[in-house]
Amino acid sequence: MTKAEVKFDIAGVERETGIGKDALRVWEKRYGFPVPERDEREERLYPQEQVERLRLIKRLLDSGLRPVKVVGLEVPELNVLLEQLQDDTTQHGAELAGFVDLIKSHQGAALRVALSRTLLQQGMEEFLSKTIAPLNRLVGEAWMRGDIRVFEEHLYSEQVNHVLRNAIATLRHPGDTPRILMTTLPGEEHALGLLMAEATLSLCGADCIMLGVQTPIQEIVLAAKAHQVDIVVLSFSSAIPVVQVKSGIRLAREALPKKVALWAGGSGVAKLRSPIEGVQLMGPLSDLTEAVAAWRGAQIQKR
Amino acid sequence: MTKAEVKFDIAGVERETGIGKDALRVWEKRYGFPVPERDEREERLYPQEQVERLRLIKRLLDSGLRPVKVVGLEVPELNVLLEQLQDDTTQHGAELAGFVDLIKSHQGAALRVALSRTLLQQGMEEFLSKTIAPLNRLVGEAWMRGDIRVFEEHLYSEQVNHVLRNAIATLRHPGDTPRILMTTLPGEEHALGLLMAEATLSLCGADCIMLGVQTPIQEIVLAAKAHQVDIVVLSFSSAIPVVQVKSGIRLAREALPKKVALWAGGSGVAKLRSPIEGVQLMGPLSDLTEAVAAWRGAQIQKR
DNA sequence: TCATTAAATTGTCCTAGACAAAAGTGATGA
DNA sequence: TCATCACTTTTGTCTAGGACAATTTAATGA
Repeated sequence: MTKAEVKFDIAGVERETGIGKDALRVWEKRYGFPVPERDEREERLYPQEQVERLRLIKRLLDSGLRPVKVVGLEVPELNVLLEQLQDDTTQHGAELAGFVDLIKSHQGAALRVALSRTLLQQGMEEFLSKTIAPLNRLVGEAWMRGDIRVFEEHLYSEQVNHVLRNAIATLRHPGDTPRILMTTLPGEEHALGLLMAEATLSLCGADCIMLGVQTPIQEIVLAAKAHQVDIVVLSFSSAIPVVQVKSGIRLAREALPKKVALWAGGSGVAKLRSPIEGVQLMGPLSDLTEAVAAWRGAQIQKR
Repeated sequence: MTKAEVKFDIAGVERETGIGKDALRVWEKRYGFPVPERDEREERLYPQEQVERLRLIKRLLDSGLRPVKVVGLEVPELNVLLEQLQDDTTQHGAELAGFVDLIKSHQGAALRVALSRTLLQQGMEEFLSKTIAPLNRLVGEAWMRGDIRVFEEHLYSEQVNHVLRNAIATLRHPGDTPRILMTTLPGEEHALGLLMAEATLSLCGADCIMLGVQTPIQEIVLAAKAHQVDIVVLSFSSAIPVVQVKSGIRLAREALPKKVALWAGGSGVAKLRSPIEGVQLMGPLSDLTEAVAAWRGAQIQKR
């Protein structure tokens, strides 16, 4: 019984690893890896182990290393580099470590219960800034190192998702001001940052209209008009390339009417060097609270 | 004040419309549309109205028309074709029409309340089959026609998501059998079908482990092992190309150990002609209930 | 009318080359 | 020693034009 090797075509590798087809082809020429097999049509066929190796490479690239130093390294060498990322994250609050343990032992239900309890203990604001935000970073870094697997990270976001949605449901303010439209641009599929922002804004008494992820720009414009929102909030995770963040924000700003404010937040905007005309860039979640206060102040002035 | 036109590069158009870069370039040559401007580097720059026109074209293609008949048509002609899709969907239960009205008038909160009430009236099983499933189809078709905008569809799925998650939380069966891992493959980002499946399976007393969307195949294998699941359930929406569904299911089946069952469901698998060795293809949600019963029967046999 | 075969359609893959943005390097001066 | 500026390298993504299998449509014959 010959076990048929699992092989991916170039499109499959792009989906599985997040590395573009063009990059895969040009790496092959420049660094000599990956070197896929070819089918009878001379098309690339990547065996499983090369895909796995590409995933390790992707992690190192995402954590700041340059392709010339990592593409082409063998798996053991890659693992050495990955372990070097271990250092700074080890010490942290004991509570956070507890959550991480739950994630690694795959106790989804227990994790959810623990998160809910912490939320009630700390209150939403502290919960987001002292627990969820650092935990996200912790999980993200552990994932980079390969310490937490993708499926474990998926399980984690499911639970956070659940706890946050539940809480948000109890503090909605329909009809209140400001009216805020919340979504991400096409290409950005991480919903967690958006959810955290919604929780913060709902806490301030804002009326949040959540559109979910990946709304085309033109649709954002239409939705902003239909719901007569005062503000559009876009969330960017650090997974998305900086150039995409910049051009995306610019396009959105140009497409939206001037009277609608545009706020951009998330770890993806932290990487932006220069400010963008007519767009408010948010750092930590507390910026949102301040921005709402400022917006309300400006409204009173206008009258 | 010259209003700077919003222009997209080819990657931006791919993200916004879902049409691949290769297709965009080859359409330009074959059908004479789109004909983007060029920047100083001779790179394509698509003005807003061409992107909008491409979105209309994409809708028609998704509903079965062929490129030679629609790419290259002007907006008015496209709209004529879109209106021809109107016919069959108009008559439907009055309750469903009520939901659609709520969507179109952007009353998210009211929609959620109405859905929750219907869920309590009908019970989960009937709610899913008689309300949510047809409503999904109705919304999908209306979206195809341009009758419901993308942002309205996003708002709708947010509300359904919310109602279903809420309900599922109350009927979890941790520790029960069978243990089922639920996710979608990379490329499939629609979570609604997955959520409906989770609701159905939880109702049967199965222990569902929800991984969210887009889990790489290797990660699915690891998660299946870590959680010692009996079954892996993959969901495919109709938005995903058939070839991707087929190769995805095949790869997953080959990568998973034989003792783990693989079930594939959703409107995406309905388009598959031939069965796939070792994989159970699901039609309506009720198939899941039956499959669980069959699985339990087989377990008893084994002892 | 239905099945079978030939022709047209269509998305995705291929190679090979080019270039701007970003990152690294080194020299200069405070 | 450290910051600043100019120069070089790196790197992802774009370009063009060609090819082909898979699917659909059209044409043929029973």
